[in-house]
This record gives sequence, C-alpha cells and structure tokens, in this order.
Amino acid sequence: MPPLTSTPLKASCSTCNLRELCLPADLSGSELERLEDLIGSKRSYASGEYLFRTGDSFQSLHAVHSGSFKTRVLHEDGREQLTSFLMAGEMIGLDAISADLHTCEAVAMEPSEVCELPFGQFEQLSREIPSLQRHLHKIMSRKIVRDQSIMLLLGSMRAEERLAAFLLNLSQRNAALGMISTELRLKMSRLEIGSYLGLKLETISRAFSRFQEEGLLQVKARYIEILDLPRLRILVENPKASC
Amino acid sequence: MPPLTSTPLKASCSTCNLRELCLPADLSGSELERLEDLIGSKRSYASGEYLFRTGDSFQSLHAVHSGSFKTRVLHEDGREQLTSFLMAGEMIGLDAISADLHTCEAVAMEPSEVCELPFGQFEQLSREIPSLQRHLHKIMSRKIVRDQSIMLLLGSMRAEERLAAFLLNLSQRNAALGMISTELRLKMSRLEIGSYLGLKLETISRAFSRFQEEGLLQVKARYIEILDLPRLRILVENPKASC
DNA sequence: ATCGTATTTTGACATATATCAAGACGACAA
DNA sequence: TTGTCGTCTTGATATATGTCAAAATACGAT
Repeated sequence: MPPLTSTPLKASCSTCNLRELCLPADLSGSELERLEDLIGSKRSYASGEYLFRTGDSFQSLHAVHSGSFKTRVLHEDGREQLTSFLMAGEMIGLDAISADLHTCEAVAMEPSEVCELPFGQFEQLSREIPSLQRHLHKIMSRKIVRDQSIMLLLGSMRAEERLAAFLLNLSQRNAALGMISTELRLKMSRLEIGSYLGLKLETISRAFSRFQEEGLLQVKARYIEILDLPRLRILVENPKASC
Repeated sequence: MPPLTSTPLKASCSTCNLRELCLPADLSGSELERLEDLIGSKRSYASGEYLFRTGDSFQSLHAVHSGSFKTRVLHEDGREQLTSFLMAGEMIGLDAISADLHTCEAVAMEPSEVCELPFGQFEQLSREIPSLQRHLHKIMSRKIVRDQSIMLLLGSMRAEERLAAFLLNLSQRNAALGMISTELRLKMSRLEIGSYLGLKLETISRAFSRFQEEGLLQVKARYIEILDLPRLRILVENPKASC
C-alpha cells in the first residue's frame, strides 16, 4: 500500500527546515535565497494550540518544522473526522487554496514549530522558477494520492488491517526522518487514532492487544515497538492471513 | 456537507468544453487562444474503455467533455475502491503528477469524449498567465477538499447517510450542468456505488428500498427521482433524524 | 418478441464493530 | 506517598452491515 500521509524528505537546514524538507534539491543558490526570503519567521505552537480553524481566511501554507499536528474536518451535526497527522517536513493547508478559506482545522499535538509560506508570493516565485512550480504541483498531487489510499483503507479494510497500515505508515515516515522505524512514540490517543481510521477507541485498543498477543508488537501505552514488521505487512496486504 | 466529487462549471464551448467547463472566465481573448492551441484533439471512448491504467506513464491531464468516467484504486490483494465518478467538465489525472505515473485507473461508464491537456505545456503556459496558474491550483485544491469529505463520509457516516450524501451530490452536479436536479439517471451499478461508499451492493439496494418506502425517492432501477430533497438533506446532516 | 445474461431485490442468518460499563493504569499535583 | 483525572483495557451485549442464496427484474442480442 502507498503511504497514508504527508510529504517527508531529507532533514537539516538553514533558515528553516523548509530548504530540504519540503522543497526541491534542484534550485540554484540564488533561487534558494529568493525562496528563503519569502519564508516568514518560524512560529512556535503549544500542544493543543490551533494553527488555524475551519473558516479562517487563507494566506499561507505552513510547513511543519518540528513537532506534529493533526487536521480535522467537522460535520454540521458535531461528528468529526481526523484527516491527517503531520510530521516534520510536511505541508499543511493545501485544501484552503480552493476557496481562500480553510476547510479543516489544524491543532498541534505537542510543542511544535511551523514555517509560514505566503501563498501569493509563493505562486509568484514559482512562475519564475519552473522547478519550484513543478515541486508545488507534486506536493499537491502527492496529497491527492495519499488521500486516495486513505479512502481505500476506510472503504475496504477491516479494523486490524487499518491499524496495521497506520502503524506501517508511521514507521516509514519515522524512517524517512532518520529515526528508528521499529519504535513509535505516538502523539495521539486511541480516540484520535480511531477517528482517523473510522473506528471506535475500544476497537483500536483491542487491535493493539491482539497484535501484542500475536507477537507483532510490544505495546506500552503510547510507546509501540514493532517486533515483526514483515508479518505486519502481510496483514495489510493479505486480508485473510492472520485469522 | 461539501460536494463529494469533481470540478463542474458552466457549459457551452468552442474547440472543446474546456473553455468554460474547466477553465477560468478571466482569461483575455489571446490567452484563451493560446490555451486552446494547447488542447489536443477530443477523443472518444466506448463504455468500459480505459482512459489509463495504474502504472501508465503520465503525460496529460484529461477533461471530460461528455459522458462519464469512474476512477478506481487497486490493492495488492485484489480489493479495489472506486474513488470518484467524473462528469462533464471535470478533470482526471491529478494524482499522476506526483510521480509521473498514474496511481489509479480511469474507465468510461458510457460513450464519452475527453480533451487532452499536455501537462508540461500547461505548466509552461500557467507560468505566463497568472490567472491560469491560480486556476490550476484551485482545481487541485478542490480535489483535496472533496476527498476530505469522502473521508468524513467513509469514516463516520452510516449506510443510509452515505447513500443520501451521494445522491445529493449527484443532484447538485446535475444542476450545475443545467440538468434537472431531482432526476438522476445513474451510470453506475449498485456494486459500483457500494465500492465508492465502502458498502456492499445489497446494503445499497436495501437503502434504496428504504428511501422509497419512506417517500424520499422513486426508484426504478437506475432511474431515480428525488421526491423529498429537504428530508434527504436532513438525513445527511442529522444522523438520528430518520430512525 | 424471446432468450440469455447481468443486475437488482429480498430474506435468513453470520459477524465485525459499536455500545455500555467497570476496572486498571499512568501521569501529575499536592 | 496518596489522590485525582484522563486514558486505556477488557468484558458482556447490541446492532449495523456483511454473507449466502434465491427469486425478480431489466437489458442486450438474436
């Protein structure tokens, strides 16, 4: 299965992680300078703080520099759905370009830092730098691809498959950030995982317990150790394999 | 709820519906000309014919000129998920920009015509015409917004709510194309609707029957008449309203 | 028209996940 | 340490949707 969420890349940077995290390697020195001029200051967010809310007017894209965020869409009747978990190097706010209004809300899940990218200026610059333009298109398209695979997950996978796919995705993204891929420190509660995966928290909890019984994971609350990565993959790819 | 699928607009055209269907009104005459030069010839597809398949290399976006298409993502184990139904004026292939490969397949659901938009040239032109650039970004962002609401649907709505939301969406899009919004001629089977909504065909069939009993719809196979639009809306917005 | 095939409906029953409820655990403050 | 609060786990049970099967209906080809 393709990855479930956002836009990772390499690490390390100058002004802001943006340079290598979210942007193309193939800019010349002077192009990079122009881009960095454009990036606003890095801002910090406390855990639980909103980056924006549904209906807020749209000015800028945001790139997560450190920490993590969740995005959530709200339904008239109060139901809600988490639509992504964003980690360092990933871009937030692409939905808002459509109507110059944010259509979801973004909340920090831990103390986090964010770089601001004024979108108008970014468009301007991307008209002048083709490789930057191309990169923006790829970022948006990647988001579309990821959302497709979440739809596949929500529409045709069962509970344990969904959780396995989720964990594998986190694991890959950890690896992409240079962290150990078999150790996960979840920032989100069972309730939030449930909301993301279209399941109730009890179902998530039971699935964790079951994975532990099966020797796939070592579960200590939000600290998860992946013991059997290959079998976890089989579980996602081959629905009947485990039961 | 926000709409579930694609990118409608007004109708009528010159070379290709593209002019008004998928593109911004605020281009000058000469800009429009340059754009139309870029659009390849209109191609016809028979019902069931593929526009592209997963893994095909990406050259062009496609705009539906007439007829309709479905897109489908495939999972290793053979499961599949329909991810969109496209009608006239809507754009296909945005997912493929990400890796220059199609990540889903698109199939005509009836005899259809499509305009081709070579993406490289389109990017080039959008560098020269800011309003065209902006329009492309909005099209991609709109797709992201719609996918968000499908995730909400798949992750937190029950069967009848999903079907109601689906029908309302079709109805709106019909209206946007200047057709009667209370009469639907479905191009897709119950199986396909089920695949799109994350349900089995029997569940779709039962929901249709129930809506008919309740006086919400008149169902004659694939011809659906919406009898009570307001109550259908309530059903989507207020989960407990009907039972 | 008539046949043959695919789609749709409907019923009886199975099952995955939700719901409700209680207790256990962990983090944090006093 | 002890207590409190939120989170997590686990059990018993309910329910929505899935599964299997058969009949009804629609549709295309001859």
